[in-house]
Amino acid sequence: MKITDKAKKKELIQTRQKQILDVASRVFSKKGFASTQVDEIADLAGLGKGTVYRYFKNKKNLFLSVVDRGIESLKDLALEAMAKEKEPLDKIKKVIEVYLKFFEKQSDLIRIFIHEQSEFQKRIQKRYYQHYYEHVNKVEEIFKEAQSLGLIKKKIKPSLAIAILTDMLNSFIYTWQLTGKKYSLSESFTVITEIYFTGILEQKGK
Amino acid sequence: MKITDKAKKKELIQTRQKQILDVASRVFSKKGFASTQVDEIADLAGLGKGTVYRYFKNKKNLFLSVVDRGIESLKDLALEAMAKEKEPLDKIKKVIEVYLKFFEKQSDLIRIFIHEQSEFQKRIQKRYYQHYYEHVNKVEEIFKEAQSLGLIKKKIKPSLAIAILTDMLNSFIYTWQLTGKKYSLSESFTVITEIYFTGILEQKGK
Amino acid sequence: MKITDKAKKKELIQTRQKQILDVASRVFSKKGFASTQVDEIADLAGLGKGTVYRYFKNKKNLFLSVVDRGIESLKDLALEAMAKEKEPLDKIKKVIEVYLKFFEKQSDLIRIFIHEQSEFQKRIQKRYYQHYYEHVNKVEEIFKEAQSLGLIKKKIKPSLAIAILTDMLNSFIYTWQLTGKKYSLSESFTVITEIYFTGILEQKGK
Amino acid sequence: MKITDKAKKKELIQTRQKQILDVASRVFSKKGFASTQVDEIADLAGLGKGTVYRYFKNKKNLFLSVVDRGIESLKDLALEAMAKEKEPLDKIKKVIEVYLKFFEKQSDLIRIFIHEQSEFQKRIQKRYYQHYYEHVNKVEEIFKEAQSLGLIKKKIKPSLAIAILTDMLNSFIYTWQLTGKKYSLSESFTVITEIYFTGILEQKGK
DNA sequence: AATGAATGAGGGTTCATTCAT
DNA sequence: AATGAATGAACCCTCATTCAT
Repeated sequence: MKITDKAKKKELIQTRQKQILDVASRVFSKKGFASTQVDEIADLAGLGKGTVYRYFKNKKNLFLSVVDRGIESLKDLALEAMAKEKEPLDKIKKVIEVYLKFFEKQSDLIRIFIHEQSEFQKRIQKRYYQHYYEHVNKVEEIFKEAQSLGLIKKKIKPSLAIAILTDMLNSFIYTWQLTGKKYSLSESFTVITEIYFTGILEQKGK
Repeated sequence: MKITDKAKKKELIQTRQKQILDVASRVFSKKGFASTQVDEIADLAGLGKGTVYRYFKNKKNLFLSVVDRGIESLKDLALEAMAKEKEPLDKIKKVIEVYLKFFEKQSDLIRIFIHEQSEFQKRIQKRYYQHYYEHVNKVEEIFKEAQSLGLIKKKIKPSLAIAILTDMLNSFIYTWQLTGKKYSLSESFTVITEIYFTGILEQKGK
Repeated sequence: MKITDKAKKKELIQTRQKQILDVASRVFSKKGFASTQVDEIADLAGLGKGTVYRYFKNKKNLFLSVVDRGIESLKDLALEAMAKEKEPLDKIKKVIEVYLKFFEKQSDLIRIFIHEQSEFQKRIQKRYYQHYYEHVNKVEEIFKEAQSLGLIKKKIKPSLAIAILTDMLNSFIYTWQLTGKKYSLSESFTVITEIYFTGILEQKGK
Repeated sequence: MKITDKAKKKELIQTRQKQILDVASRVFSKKGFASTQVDEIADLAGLGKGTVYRYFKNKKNLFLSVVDRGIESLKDLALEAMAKEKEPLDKIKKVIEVYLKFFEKQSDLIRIFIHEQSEFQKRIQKRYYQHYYEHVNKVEEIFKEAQSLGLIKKKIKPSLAIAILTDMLNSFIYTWQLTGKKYSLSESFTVITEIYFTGILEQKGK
């Protein structure tokens, strides 16, 4: 019974945290950190202000939790996606797809990443790259494997190829967001992969 | 003598306004609207806080003046540039060049445009497009002229061509800004124009 | 059976109340009323916050209960001590001893009495004097008895003698507390009684 | 003219600080640190809340300023008093007098010193002793001089004699305060000095 | 005209108290 | 009966705006 109690408590904590983070993500995204009021988050979450402070130490902490959750979840999705595929090129395609889908769904997060240049930018970038580099190694392995299989041009350095891919995707997403999301991000998947793979793939046949 | 006095007064007003706007642009860009304190702007401008309020009704107003001045000045530069050239294609190239140079120099402004999603975004976009459309007609005229001269593919609608150009430039500048301004914007002028013109120009010769 | 149940229940209530009061006394003494958090008392008592509120209406009430318990218990000790002795002078000595021992042990209480000047001071003093006067009569009786036995100078008004004794003891205890409890309070018993009795006693012999 | 301006400004700052400190001293003394509201201090000082914060960083800071001002002013009075007298014994008497008069007038401060056991006690004591030791040396010199003149018993260590004097005065003042200020503190001067000097003076004559 | 002292509305945060489980 | 999650009143502090000098 005690076990059930503990489990229930843990569940409640997670429910509440998710409940708050979901709202916070939306509000921070819309208004930016400084213009967001904790009151509004609490109201929209259907909770008292004190409850928000029960689950998050303060406003700054809540904000960074939003950022962290986003980054963490992107990483998880990417790793999971790669694991599902066998062929290295398929893995890469899958990562691209996941990346686009993620930001299409979580466009709150892009705005947050873009917004907070000021005091948080450093912190956000640190977190972002920390996770980024954690799994960039895995992606590099995949590129190397593809090269040894003769699928990708051998003269291209994997790290550079990844940097280019990342920049491409980021630019694309930023622009998509800033120009008003006129089309579906994931629909652009085909175009992007085509362009990218044309550049890096070993010309097959003839 | 009274005239000289009035002129002097007017000059002083403009000097003060410029002085304040320059600082405000920098600070708003760095911290965003909400995190910027009027105190800091006054201090950096070497003026009393009251003086800032003498020249600008309130903080919001000052912020929008920064935005307006930016847009206005971009428009002026573009019109001026076009006037200098005779050939329509040269005019277009010049506009592109001015656009890149402007944001390279005024990178404060990009950040401001990117930042303030919140309450200002709508207002900013309105102002932006208001000015934009004012001179987009002139650009359209140039495209049409170039088409009638057989320089640009006739099947391309001028308005679409302009939209694409604008999107291209905007994406480019946003990305340049967000990825850390690793290269000179205006240096990219050649690449951009080459790509763009390749797409829209009537294939000469052969 | 019901009786046993009721008895048990009553016992539990008293156990709980004592448990809470002991902790509360310590915490209030250390931090003062305003800076004490009910949470801390509950934690240190090993109870839930709600339980504290089951036994005490609110924080203020709990605080006053601490004070009351202290005063009550001092009174009980004093009466008990007096009852044990036969001779009036021994009774007085015993009261002094009890007084010193009490505050030596309950130095929490001195701090509480000293601390709360504010809203509680009046209330504390009222309670204190209420109990004080209740048994001051008994002490007065003892003085009168000693006078009629020719032990204490007849020209001294008992009430004044008691006032002086009380002031002396209080000063002594306050100072002892405020200067850092450098010595044992009860060890000073001999000195204090010697001084006091030298002043009030009828000079025996010669 | 600029000089006058600066002087005026400095004067204003000092006026305001005194104005606030006077009220703060009263309120902190009555309610203790935690129960005091900055709002109340501002109201009683006839100022806006913001103004209080213009002159003192925060509540804690204001509180410690009250304490510091008190200690500083006591020290100044003591030094000044000593300087006025020629004879060493007169100097000592003067210090005692000043000490009693000071706390009689500033009884707010005693309460503050007595009150805040908690977080501030250490800080207060540090400040207090810091200043105390600064001028205790001067007092020691006076004792030594009196000894070399054959006025004070040579076997008494000056530092001990001072410690005893301080404890005596403090006890006296505490008790006076805590038992309700029934008499005038400075009136007790004669009694105190008599007792003290009887103990330390070389027995003159016979 | 320029200043910056004064203000108080507004927002972050704490914590006594309640109440569903 | 016991708990501690939830709440919001209350309080500290900031900063846009005003206004007397």
